[in-house]
Amino acid sequence: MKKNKPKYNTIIEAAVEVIAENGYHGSQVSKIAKKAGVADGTIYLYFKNKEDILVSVFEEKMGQFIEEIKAAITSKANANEKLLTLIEMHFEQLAANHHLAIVTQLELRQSNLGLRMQINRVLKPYLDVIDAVIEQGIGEGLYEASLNRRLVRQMIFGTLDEMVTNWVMKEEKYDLVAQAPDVHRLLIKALKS
Amino acid sequence: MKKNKPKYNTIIEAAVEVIAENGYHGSQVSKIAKKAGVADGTIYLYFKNKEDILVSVFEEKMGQFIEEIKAAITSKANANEKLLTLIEMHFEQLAANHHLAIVTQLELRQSNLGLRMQINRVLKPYLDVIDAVIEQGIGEGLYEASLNRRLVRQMIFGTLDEMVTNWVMKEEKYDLVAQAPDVHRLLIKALKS
Amino acid sequence: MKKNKPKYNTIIEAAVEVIAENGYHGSQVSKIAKKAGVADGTIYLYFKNKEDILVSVFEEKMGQFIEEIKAAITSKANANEKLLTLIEMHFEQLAANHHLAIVTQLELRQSNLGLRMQINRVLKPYLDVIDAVIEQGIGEGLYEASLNRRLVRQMIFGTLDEMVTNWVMKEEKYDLVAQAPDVHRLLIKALKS
Amino acid sequence: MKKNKPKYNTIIEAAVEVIAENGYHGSQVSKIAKKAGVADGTIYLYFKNKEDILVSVFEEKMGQFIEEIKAAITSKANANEKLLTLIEMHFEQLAANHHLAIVTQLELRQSNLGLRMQINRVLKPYLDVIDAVIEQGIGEGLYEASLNRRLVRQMIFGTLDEMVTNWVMKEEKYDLVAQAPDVHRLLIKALKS
DNA sequence: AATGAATGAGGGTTCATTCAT
DNA sequence: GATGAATGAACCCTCATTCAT
Repeated sequence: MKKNKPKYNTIIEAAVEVIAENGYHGSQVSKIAKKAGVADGTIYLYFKNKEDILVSVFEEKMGQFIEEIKAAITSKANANEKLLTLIEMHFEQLAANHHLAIVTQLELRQSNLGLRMQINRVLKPYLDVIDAVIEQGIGEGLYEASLNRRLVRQMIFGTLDEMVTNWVMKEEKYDLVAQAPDVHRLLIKALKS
Repeated sequence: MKKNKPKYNTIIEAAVEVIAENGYHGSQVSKIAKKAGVADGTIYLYFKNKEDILVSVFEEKMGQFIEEIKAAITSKANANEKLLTLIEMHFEQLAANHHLAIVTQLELRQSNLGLRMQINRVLKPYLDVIDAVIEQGIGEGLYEASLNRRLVRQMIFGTLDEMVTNWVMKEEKYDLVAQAPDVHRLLIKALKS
Repeated sequence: MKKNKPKYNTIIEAAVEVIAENGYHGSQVSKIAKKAGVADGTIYLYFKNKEDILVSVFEEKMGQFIEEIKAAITSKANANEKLLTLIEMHFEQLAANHHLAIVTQLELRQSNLGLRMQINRVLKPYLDVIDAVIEQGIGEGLYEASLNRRLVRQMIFGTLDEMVTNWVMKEEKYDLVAQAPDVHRLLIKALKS
Repeated sequence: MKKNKPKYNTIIEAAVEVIAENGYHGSQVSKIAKKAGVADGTIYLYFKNKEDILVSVFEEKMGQFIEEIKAAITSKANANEKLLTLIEMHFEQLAANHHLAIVTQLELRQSNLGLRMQINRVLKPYLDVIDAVIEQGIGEGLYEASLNRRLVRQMIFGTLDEMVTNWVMKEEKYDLVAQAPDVHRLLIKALKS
């Protein structure tokens, strides 16, 4: 709606930086406004309230995140390759964006339940992408037809998410992207028919 | 130390209930005191501050949680059976304790980084149990010797945690424990040599 | 800086009244805000914290107090006349402002050491004025050249301060200003060469 | 009354130390009890409340302080010598007892008005001693008969008190006792007939 | 007499949100 | 649209005092 207004994006970017630098609880609206170079009140012309800023941050950033992954896997031949690409892209994007990794893995999880519900809503399209890969793999005869789809999706997402969170909390001391082939091998072994 | 004082446990139990009912941010110290039937100030005879209550809740409850699992798997014959029992116990204990499930899966994650670090410390013994099972499985020739241990541990814990969290957020509408065999089958297939 | 903002002065005046009426420890920030006709939070737009209000009260009031005395003595012919005027002005200003007398002589002294240090800093210019009068008197040959300046200053200030404090604690039952000539005579007799 | 009970004095001494070390506001009843080696509740067998401890501290210590001065001046020949001794003793006693100096000059002044009134009551005998010296001096023809007694007493006490307070706040960096002859000379010059 | 666990009232400060300009 | 001064609700913790033992 207001998303082509330039200040909307300015505020979103400011929010990511402020949250990454100050943590969830250290991110006052006034700090975000200052970083964005607008008055406190201006924030409320573009966002309903503080929670709306945070949801929007997640929407925008996860939207791009998911789009990148979607785009990257379309060209891949089969489910296995798609899954590898998905894993690589998942790791690469977060490894490439330190602020975003901190915000999505640590800071935004400190939010209340209402916000968490909305975050889950934003995450839904990503889970759908995973579901589609699984379904395709089964269709291709690569994965067992009897797989419990939800369970598999939770395993894949749960594993990747746990890996990234551990990596962020270990202060990104090791190479996350390098682990993509290993985890890919482990996962497709679990799935293969 | 203070742990055999009856009020210590009274307050811990009250805290679990209050947090489950009111959420992390809605749990004022005075509310916990009231539920525990003590004066506000009494809380501070047993806990350093509010955060200390929360860490202690997690320590006590996760301590029991882990002990139960440890005890249950010692009698099991091999790594596969131990893993199944671990999964079952993990699900059963949280399914049996609605309040605890909400507190551990949702509310305590809303805490700040300092508290999260302490929570990780408490979780460490559980991760050690998982590691031991993996190592035993490799020793028994059940699992590939070449497995990246950390990665496997993250897959197992990440999967279980994601499953429980989803189940709690779906308001525990389906049978979590019934999924133990499925997820066990999936995981050992990934690990088997 | 913020001193020409009207609310700054409104709060200062409210603080003097509230402290005089309720005592130092009975002067909650909310009480000062109410008397000033502003919200509690507004106080913190103009003052760093509660102590800052108190220091500022003293700064503003003592600043005026000292300026009045300075202005009054410039026109006086010699050190003796200056000293008389200083004593008269000291007494007159406090006698004329019941609230201020209570606040400076009784309430602000109940503050902690940090605040007391800052109060001393504010008082410094007054002590400098006294020093200048002494020095001038010596220059004019009125006072002994061998006087220990610090000691004389402490005698003058200590005497006046003790007199005012006694008068305030005796509920201002007698005429303070009327004692100026007597104390002046006593002091210059001690100093005269 | 309870003053010959050994714990009474133990608590008084503990209170002086605790106040000197921790400041007025850092001196909790429990801290005094701990230093005295008694239980918190025991304090209330000997003192009505916290204020009563502080008043008693002042009573006991000032009582001794005044007795020492009284004893020392009886043997002196005339008012001038008595005044010198009084000044010397005043300075010596506080210089010799670092804790007491801090407590009487700085910490106890941070108390509320009620306590300050009681402190004044305790101080009364000292002021009476000063009055007696003045009166004797006038009787001996040393001091002017026309002196305003209260004013002179306020000058003497105000000067000494201001000197000691300044010296304590300057962290006792210089020799207070050495100034006794100077201040004595200044004061008797003001008084002499 | 002595203990010390328990009590519970009280207040400075933050910060999301509003609204007059 | 943009501003930013003003608002005021909300809460953790301390500590003097009590009283059952």
